[in-house]
Formats: sequence, structure tokens, C-alpha cells
Amino acid sequence: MTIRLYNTLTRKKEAIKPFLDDSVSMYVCGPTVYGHPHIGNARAAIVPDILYRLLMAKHDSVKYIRNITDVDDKIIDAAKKEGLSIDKITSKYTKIYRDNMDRLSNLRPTHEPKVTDTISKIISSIEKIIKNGNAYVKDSHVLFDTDSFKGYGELSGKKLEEMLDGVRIDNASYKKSFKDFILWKPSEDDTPGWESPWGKGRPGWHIECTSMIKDILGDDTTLDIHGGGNDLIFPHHENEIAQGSCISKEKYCNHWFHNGIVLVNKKKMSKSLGNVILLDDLFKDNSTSVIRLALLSAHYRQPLNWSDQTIIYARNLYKKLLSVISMVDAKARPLDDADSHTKEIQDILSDDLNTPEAINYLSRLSKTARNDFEARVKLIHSMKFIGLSPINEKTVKIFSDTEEIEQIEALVKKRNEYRIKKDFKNADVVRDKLLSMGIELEDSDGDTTWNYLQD
RNA sequence: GGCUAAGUGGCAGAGUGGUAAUGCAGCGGCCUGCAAAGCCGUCAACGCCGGUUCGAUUCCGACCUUAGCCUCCA
Repeated sequence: MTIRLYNTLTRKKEAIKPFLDDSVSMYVCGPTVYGHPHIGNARAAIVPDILYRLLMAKHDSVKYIRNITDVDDKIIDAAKKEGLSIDKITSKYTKIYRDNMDRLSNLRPTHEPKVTDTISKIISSIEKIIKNGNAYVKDSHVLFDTDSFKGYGELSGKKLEEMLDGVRIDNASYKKSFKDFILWKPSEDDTPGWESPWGKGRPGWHIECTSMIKDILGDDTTLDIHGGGNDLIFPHHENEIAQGSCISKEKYCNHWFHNGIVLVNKKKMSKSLGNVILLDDLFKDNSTSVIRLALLSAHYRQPLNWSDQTIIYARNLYKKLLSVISMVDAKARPLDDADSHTKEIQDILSDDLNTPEAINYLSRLSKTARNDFEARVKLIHSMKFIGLSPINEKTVKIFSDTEEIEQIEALVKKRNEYRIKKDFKNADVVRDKLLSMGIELEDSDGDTTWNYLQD
């Protein structure tokens, strides 16, 4: 089944048709590294990660680019606040970001460019735009001349002149039109800057993404897929199309996809509302598969309303999935023929990344899997396909600790001895003791199984 | 104010011109020393108003509501 994905540009689901024969390129707007990642950042990484896994299953070669923005005014502020140099701040939070994304089972992108490594390409891109007559220099700033680009507003559907009323816009003196945006701006001595034809300065927001794409793919290539949070549609992606189209003979990008934002109490997370949920905090109480499952529970284009329920549902569901997979199953089966076992889930996901339906599928599969080894193998591979661990993380961690296992099994045995003697009081004491050790028991068919408590 | 998206049972979400999948939760039962799990069964929904139609949740129009964007944002 071919992958069909909603295209923001055409407002339709469309098949992905790569510009090059069987090599697909995807660019996703990555983080600005100045603070701890929150669940919104996680969603913005997990959604393209699912797409990346699907693309890899269907195409010989996939270029997956996700940038690291390490030049930005917010970083400068954070550096001041934390009393660290800008380098320290960006390397610290880059590391944390990568670590957090790894923990959530996101595959690493094939390319992870930094803005600071792309400055010369940014400068040459800007020069090209100026040369083509689509940008102008004023007071040490370089500005994109939006009136010179006829397609402006196509992605977001905005006609800027018509939405002026009710909005106050400070038209900076160096702008010809309020719509124009900055490609390059001057830097003071104490802010990061690079020498350029327009003096010491740094790139404006927007140009870095375009430059990194062109740097990796080449100027006259069309990017196949570009993604990001839907709060980036305007102005960021709109501006990227404008400037990118002025650099190249080819269309800038064919397929745009945008994930919905995460809401907390039906409101967008924001520092001012104090409702930002950091991954670091979630990691304390939840396994990473549970967090991932929670973030995949709503369709990617819908807003995801985060509540206590969200994580509780995910936890219950994950527990149920794990309960039908024995450790032996999970360890025994190699991933060799994973593809044949994941056809169903791939087909489900191929329809615009329908992760809720994929999760339903796992849930249905777990029913038959209980008494069906093949279904269990399918379940394991399907879970792995969307990045869920088929083994309880704690179990994996302690699996090699035979001493602890012997101790647990001795207690289980002891409890069953009490049970045979109908001494349920003492049996319950032992069960409580195991519970306090984080062990959960289940009696079924005369057999007692134990498991580490999830989370 | 403008733009975009969306409104289906408690939640997540399919779907169709002839009254609506599935999963989770709930409820009832079986099982069980208890608990848990499992199994069986079950309740419950198409924002509002018009129009087209034999008939609309599905098509058209108005309205209402929600969220996002228009300022940094994933």
C-alpha cells in the first residue's frame, strides 16, 4: 500500500511521490536548544519518526533531516539567565534533547545539521536571493521582499492585507512592507555574530531551515516532505517557501505535513500558564513506551489533550499488551522477517499515519495472541514497528539478576504453600511483601505468575 | 477582525444517501480463598437550523462552539 499523507498545501490526502526515483527526502523542524524538552517537542519528533519508519519500509533510501537551532535570541536570554556561555547552553540542551528523544525510541535522523555549522551556506543563500531581486539591504539588515514573490500566502491561505484590521503591527523602519521578514540582522559585540557582506551579524529566523535543506540536497532539488508543528505554518513555513523558491529553479517542497499541538487542560502549553509538561518529569513515573503510546493515542493532525487520563489509559493498554507476551517470546524471535509480520500495521499507518487505529489493532491482536503464537509474534513485531518495547523495561534491566529472581521465586513458592494449607492470612502477607518489592502476582489455572509492576 | 482546522457515545476514533465499525472505560455475569487477569454479555453518539431528496449523520447554505495562527513557539 502506498503511503498517503495529508498535504497542508493542497488540503488533501495525497500519495507521496519522490522527486528522485527511490530516494525520499524529509525535513522536520527541530528544536531550538535552550531548555528541557516538553511533550510538545516529543510529539513533534514522534510523528515524523513514525513516518520515517514507514518510509524506510517502502523505499530504498530515506534522507531524514532534523535541524538543531543553536542560534536564537531565546538562547542568548537563557545563557544570561543560567550564567553559562552560549556554547555551553546549546551543547547541554542538545545533549538532553537527543537523550530524551532516544529514550522515547525515536530513530536518529540521517542528518542533524546545526545552524552554526551552516552559516556560510546561509550567507550564500541570502546573496542568491538578493541577486535575484527578492531581498534588499537596509540599515545592516537584509530583508525578504514579500511583494516580489507572487505565491506568498499559498500555504497558510492568508491574505495579509485583509487581516490588518484589529491587529497592531509595528512596522520597523527598515522594512519596506510589514510583511517583509528578516534574513540577516546585525549583532552587537556581546551577541553571537559572523562576518558577512552586510557586516557582523546573524541569520534571522526562517532562513536557516531553507539553507540546511539546500545544503544537504542541493539548490535545484525539490524536497519531498517537510513537516513540523502546525503553529509553524505561518509565518515560518510560508516564509521558507518564499525564500526557498527564490533560490532554486525547482519547487521548494511537494508535501507539507503538520502535527497538531498538545493541549493541557484544553489550552496550549505555555510558560505563562505554567502548564508545560517536561519529559524529564514524565520519565520519573512512566516507562518511555507508555509515554510514547500516550502521544500516539490521538491522530497526529488533531490536538492532543493531555490529562491524567491520557497517561493512565496508555499505562493500562501497555500493560495489557505486555501481559500476553512472555519474556521467552520477546527474546526468542529475531527481527529477520519483521516485514511480513508488520504488513497490517503498515497498511493502517499508510493511511495518513492513523496511529489510533494502529493502537486499536494492537489491542485486538492481543486478544487472539493470548492463545496463538503466530499472533504473538505479529504483536511483538508490530509493537516494535511503532517503537514500543515488547518487554517491560524493568524486567529487562533486572533480568540478569538471578539472585533477585531466586529470592522472588522462593517467596512465591512460600505463598503457594500457605495457600495449599488454606492459610490465606499468611499468603496475603507474602503477597504484600512482594508488592512492596514491586512485584505483582497473578494466580490463574493453578499457576502463579509474577511480574514487575509497570512504572 | 481575518485565516486554518475541527465538531460522531465518558474518551480515542472508523464509516455510509437508507439511523453508525473498532479499541479503552462503564455496567452485568462466569471464574476465583481474596485480588488481578481472562472469558461471555451489555448500555450508550452523528453541534444547531434550514434546503435538496422517497430518505441525510453522510450533499448544499447559514449559525453556534472549540482549538490554533496572525507576536516567540513543536
